Amino acid sequence: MTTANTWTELLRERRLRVTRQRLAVLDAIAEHPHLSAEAVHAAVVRRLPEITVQSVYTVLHDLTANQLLRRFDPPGSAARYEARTDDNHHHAMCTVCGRIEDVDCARGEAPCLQAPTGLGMEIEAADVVFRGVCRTCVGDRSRQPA
Amino acid sequence: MTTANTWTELLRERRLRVTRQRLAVLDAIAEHPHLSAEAVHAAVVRRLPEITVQSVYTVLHDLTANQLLRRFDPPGSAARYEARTDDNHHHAMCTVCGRIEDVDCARGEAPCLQAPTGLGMEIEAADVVFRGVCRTCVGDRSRQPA
DNA sequence: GTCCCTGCAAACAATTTGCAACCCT
DNA sequence: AGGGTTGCAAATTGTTTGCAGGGAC
Repeated sequence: MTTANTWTELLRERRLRVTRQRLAVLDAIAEHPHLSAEAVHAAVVRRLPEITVQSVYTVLHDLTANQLLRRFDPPGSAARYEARTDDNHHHAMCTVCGRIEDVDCARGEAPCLQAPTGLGMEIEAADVVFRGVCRTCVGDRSRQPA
Repeated sequence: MTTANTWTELLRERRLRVTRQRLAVLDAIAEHPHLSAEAVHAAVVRRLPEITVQSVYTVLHDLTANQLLRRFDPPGSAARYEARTDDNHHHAMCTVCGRIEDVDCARGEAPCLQAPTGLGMEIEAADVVFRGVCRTCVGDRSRQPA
């Protein structure tokens, strides 16, 4: 795993201990972005059979709080996690099968939208979720979210 | 309640029966937008002491499915409901106190952002949530979500 | 009178919390 | 050795589901 060294460095930078569990979670999410907590656990138990779902939740929480992961909440389903924390990209979700794709921000700044003014609120960021139907699901609306 | 007649008409248009519970839920949300299901129940029990939280959930689900209400999921907290279904406005959320404000869409169309192309997905709409800190919470970060 | 809707209870899913044992440093 | 982390269990929150009685039409 060529990314292991990078994860180790990043963990050390944040004064976090380098554990097998954290490395496995980071590897799984780097390989398959947009995994839910359950899906992360399913991907990780193959290497660490003793890891529990609760530990995955703890790891995800700690790594998110330390900016190594980014969490986002698709409408109506469980939270997803990804390793791209450096940019301000957004997401597109297929309302039929639940698949999620990254959408690069056209303007490249955060927030990439015109930050609304006169709100009585200082805006720090904007989360954007596009909803639609992906090509595989067009013409086959009987599918269930995967 | 001057809106009662309007609600009655809208319910009849959708072939939905006009019940005290539905009118009370609609009134509560029209008066206080962005209520959660629990908050709707708390607001409604004052007039209908016998209503249960589960009935509120059912009413919210049915009215949302029939376009009388709009549901949206703020990141990390319970679903909220509002009566503005006619336009494509967005939301701004204070990350300190949890308060939510409407943000009118600058372009007035849905989706108001440049719909991304070449995605392998046909985009139908865009949900935008701005995150920030409202004026009352600036300088008092110790507050908890209300 | 018919059938949709409500009330009630139970189940369910996603996530958080408390504590002792463990292992990274 | 010491304290941050994990494993395990239980509790919590938000929401959905199944069914019998009741109210809208």
